[in-house]
Amino acid sequence: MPSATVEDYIKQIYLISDQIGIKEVAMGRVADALGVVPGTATTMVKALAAAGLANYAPRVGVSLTGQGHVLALHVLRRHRLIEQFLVEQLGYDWSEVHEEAEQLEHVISERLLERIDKILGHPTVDPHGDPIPSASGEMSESQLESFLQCPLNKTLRIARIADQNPDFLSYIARSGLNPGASVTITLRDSRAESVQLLARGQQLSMGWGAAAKVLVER
Amino acid sequence: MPSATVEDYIKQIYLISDQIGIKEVAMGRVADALGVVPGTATTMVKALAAAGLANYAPRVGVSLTGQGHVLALHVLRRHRLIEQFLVEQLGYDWSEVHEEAEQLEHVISERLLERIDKILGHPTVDPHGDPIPSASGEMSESQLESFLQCPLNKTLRIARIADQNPDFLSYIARSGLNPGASVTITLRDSRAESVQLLARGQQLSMGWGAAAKVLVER
DNA sequence: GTCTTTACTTTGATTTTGCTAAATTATCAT
DNA sequence: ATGATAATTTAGCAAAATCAAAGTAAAGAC
Repeated sequence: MPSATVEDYIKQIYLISDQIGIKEVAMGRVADALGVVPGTATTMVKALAAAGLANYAPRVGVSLTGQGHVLALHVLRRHRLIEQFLVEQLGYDWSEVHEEAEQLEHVISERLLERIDKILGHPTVDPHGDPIPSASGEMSESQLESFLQCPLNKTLRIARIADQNPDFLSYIARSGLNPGASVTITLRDSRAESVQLLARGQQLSMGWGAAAKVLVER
Repeated sequence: MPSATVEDYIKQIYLISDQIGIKEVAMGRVADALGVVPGTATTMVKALAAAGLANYAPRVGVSLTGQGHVLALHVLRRHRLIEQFLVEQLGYDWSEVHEEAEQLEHVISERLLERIDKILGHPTVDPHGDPIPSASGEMSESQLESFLQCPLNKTLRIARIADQNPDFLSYIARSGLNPGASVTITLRDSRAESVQLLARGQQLSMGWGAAAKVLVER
């Protein structure tokens, strides 16, 4: 059985690769995501490669093997189902479940996981709007638009917040931009890299970076 | 923060000491309980002593310090609340929750624990009838009698099964001797070390060892 | 009272995961 | 090209938790 550390590495490699849309992930990014020094990441990734979970090319980066990919989806499934459970059944706020899930995902049994899945009615997204892989490893890949691409002056529904940073999430929550809420983008200024929007009757403005992390659907 | 291993050692030392009613626990018992070779237990217990959690006397045994005692009760609280939660909210059978709780007890946050405690209505015993220490470390110490001490031919209520062995628990569950069920002891033969009893209308017989682990109240 | 058995301790090695610091390679501006 | 800067790898070390095997002490057998 893979250790919690191995699972974390595999999960982060998957997430980074997915986020930047490139298969090969640079070691620096891996080290950053795991909060370790680069040398540690190199050592660990070599071990992952030796275990058949990843392909490692020195000075190029790391990518997941088929086996690694399967593991990543399993870990993600655990993480996201737990998040959903904490919100739905334990009264947690959606913006504060990440840390708890981060711990639980490594020790929860398959059996408990499936029981939670059933109780929640087999949800397909977690409280942040992140898709939950099925037990067999499929994931609904809907194409959402971010605040940077979506049309102006239309009422849209927040579908997903693509970030786990507690600070950012609590800002989003306080601004009433939870998944499910309605927004209208009123203005986008590419020179100022700024977006103006209307949510809960309030006028807000966000920078490019933050705006890119909020995904909507019509 | 103590590691999962440290918590396990402290918990086992507490349980053994409680069970045999002696403060000093022999190293062999510790090693057995944790499933490690004796040398490992010696090393670990020395580390516990160095951390101020236990007192260690070579070739005599180990006992908990005040600090160790507090930690033991915290771990036990987590373990037993989780067991109760799994049974009450997740539909687990009381005889099969131990393993899962064994893992979860080391990673659950104080916050989640208190939320579970609240949802369950601050229970004082877990599904096996084991008492749950309060957040401040108090534990209701009711004096129950085992099948070996209780009066004959009276209807008694099963209060607690003082064992975690899955085999034994599932035998108990199949025999209808769950905590809360009713029984009558019909005969006790000390030469044969055997107890005859009536539960769910069925006649059963148990040996001394097994009978000692079933605790009842009137 | 010696001897043997049993319980326990010590020692040295291993695995996993991390670190620091030095060495290497790549990149980019001049 | 060349030299500076940044990213990456290598090498050596450390802590936690384990084991195997050898040594030691205590307890009971005769």
